[in-house]
Amino acid sequence: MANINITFPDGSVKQFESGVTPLQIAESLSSQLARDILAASVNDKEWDISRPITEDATIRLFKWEDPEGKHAFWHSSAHLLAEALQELFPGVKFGIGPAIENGFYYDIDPGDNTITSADFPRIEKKMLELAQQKQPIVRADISKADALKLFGDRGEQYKCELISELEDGHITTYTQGSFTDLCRGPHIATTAPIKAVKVTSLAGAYWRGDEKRNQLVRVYGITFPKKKMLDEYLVLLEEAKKRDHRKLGKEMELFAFSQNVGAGLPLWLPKGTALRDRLEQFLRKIQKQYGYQQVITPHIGNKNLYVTSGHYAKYGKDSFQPIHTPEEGEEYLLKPMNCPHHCEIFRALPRSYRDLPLRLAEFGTVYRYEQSGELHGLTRVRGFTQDDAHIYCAPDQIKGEFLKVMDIIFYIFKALKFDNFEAQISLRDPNHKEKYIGSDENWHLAEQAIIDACAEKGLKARTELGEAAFYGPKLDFMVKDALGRKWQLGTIQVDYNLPERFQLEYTGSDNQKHRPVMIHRAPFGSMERFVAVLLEHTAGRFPLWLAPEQAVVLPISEKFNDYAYEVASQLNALDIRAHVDDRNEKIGKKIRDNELKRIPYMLIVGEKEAENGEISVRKQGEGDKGSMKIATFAAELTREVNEMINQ
RNA sequence: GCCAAUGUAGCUCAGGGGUAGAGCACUUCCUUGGUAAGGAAGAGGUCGCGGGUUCAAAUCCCGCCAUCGGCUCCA
Repeated sequence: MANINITFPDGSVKQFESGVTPLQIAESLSSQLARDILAASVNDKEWDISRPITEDATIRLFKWEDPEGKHAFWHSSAHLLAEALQELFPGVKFGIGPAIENGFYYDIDPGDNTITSADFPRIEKKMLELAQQKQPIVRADISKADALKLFGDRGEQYKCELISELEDGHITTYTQGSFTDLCRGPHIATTAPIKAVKVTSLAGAYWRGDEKRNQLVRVYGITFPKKKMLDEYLVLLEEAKKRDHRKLGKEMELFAFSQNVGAGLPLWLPKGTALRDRLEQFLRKIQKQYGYQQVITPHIGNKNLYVTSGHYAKYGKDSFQPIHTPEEGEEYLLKPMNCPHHCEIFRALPRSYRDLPLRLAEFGTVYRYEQSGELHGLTRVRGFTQDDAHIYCAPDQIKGEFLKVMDIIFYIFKALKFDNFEAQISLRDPNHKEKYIGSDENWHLAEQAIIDACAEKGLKARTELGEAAFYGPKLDFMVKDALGRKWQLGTIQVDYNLPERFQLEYTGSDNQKHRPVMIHRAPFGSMERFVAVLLEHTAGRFPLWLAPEQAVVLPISEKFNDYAYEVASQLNALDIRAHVDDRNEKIGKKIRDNELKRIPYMLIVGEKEAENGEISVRKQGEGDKGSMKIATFAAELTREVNEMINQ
């Protein structure tokens, strides 16, 4: 048999007999690798590890640690789930069943069956039982006619629909045990590595995401090659639940919702408001340094404003409906965004190139009618405040402005310890330029400005074509929180559309009229979302400079309450947020309660401290730090705060 | 908006066709204590809202609202 050359990622080349599989190649390298390998790529094409290779190829082998490995593992698990469902619920019809970021799902039409979360344990049991049969997962090429016949005979209408859209000669199926699925692959070699199974949830999903079509049941699950990994995953889920900002917000008395006020309309409680104020002050200060000017605009605007901006045509029907006045025919809308108002501020005065860049900032509260099913805590609401600003500048100033906004964003991430973040540059789809507004030249200029700005900052940004808004390219920041979950925070967008629609002009040095470019930017996104992310990231343990209460004074007994109040008032006079826990409880109880309330410093005062004008300092989560003078502690705390926000 | 689940005290939750339960929190009293839960007593609920079935509904049925998990959407 002929030999073929296999090239490995390190560049080394080995000869194998034609028809060798990635699994056999792995076996030739090490038996450990052969056990761990889950998927492969051959000449950059996804490849089953049991699929023969018949020509010279560059190969990569993927293990669980590789995204490609997990993907194949979970994709095969989706098939396993389908096989289990087929056995437990005869008559179910299958839609699609892909791997997702954390696990996989399968969309099924349950037919006459009803599946509820009570069925999860037996589905899991069946999946494990099938996995332990170590069934090989076998790939087969099949003609379109045969595929239609195969799935048609079983009444698999959804599969047939998919097949009918596929090109003949490129159709494959995968079979394990009694289950055969239309599938592109790749898959793991057998079901054997699937050692731990969890069916996680059940949801409705439309066939092909189209609400006019059948609603299927989507069964979500996750699997692991080791039982221990599942346990760790479940612990992580528990941890995430504990950090849920909705729970923490309630516990820490930051915000609340009321049915009487309305769904998705947060009420900021005093402690939450104070927190938000501190965040606003923090941003205001840095923005002032960067030449922003604060403005204030009304919460409503004449409907015509949004007709001009184009938002009414696009979102009017799905928005809060117009407010009618006693005056006939007069209509106002709740402000869904600040930009049109800021454009009117630009227009309020004649503008010269000397005024540019003009940076208008507003903590602007906007209202959007989000669908009821979409509301979620503080991250998706119907009324929220953007840390908004619009920069009006000349096209050749875009890059400089991007660099400045990036500075602000990095400063914020650093002060709040978001060390782990990613950036995405969204450009237009070069093949469908007609979908975008603005000249070729301007787009090119703006896109290049963003790319250059990122390069200059040494920011490794992912570039996505076709992800730009119709009005301009953008740069988004994603932070990863303490549990590794991604959140989108911070966005910078170029806009050619609104300056056009509002006929914005400035006089250039050539004494001609020119159209400015507009940049939208919001480092936090919105105050609501940012507080939510901050809560989940810190599990409620805010950085000292933000904490609603920085210190609590704990008198050992009621005899020292007076001294405790004296300590608190001295600290308050130095702008330190401190109060007294004067409850008639033992010190151990007070410490426990205040630890659980995540107050950064506990100041214990009794006879010794009262005599010496001292306090006994205990740091949350760290324990006793010894006693010191009140002034010493205050200076230390103030220094700690300044270090964080002044860096 | 759609599908599924849930809604009982401030919080976490049990119960369930015959006058409502626990723990924590809260109030009062005893205790006055030195680094993660001292003791006792008390108060607190139209069981999400509206309708229906029933001698009787928190419990069963229907509708609505909200929350939660998804889907769709996200200026």
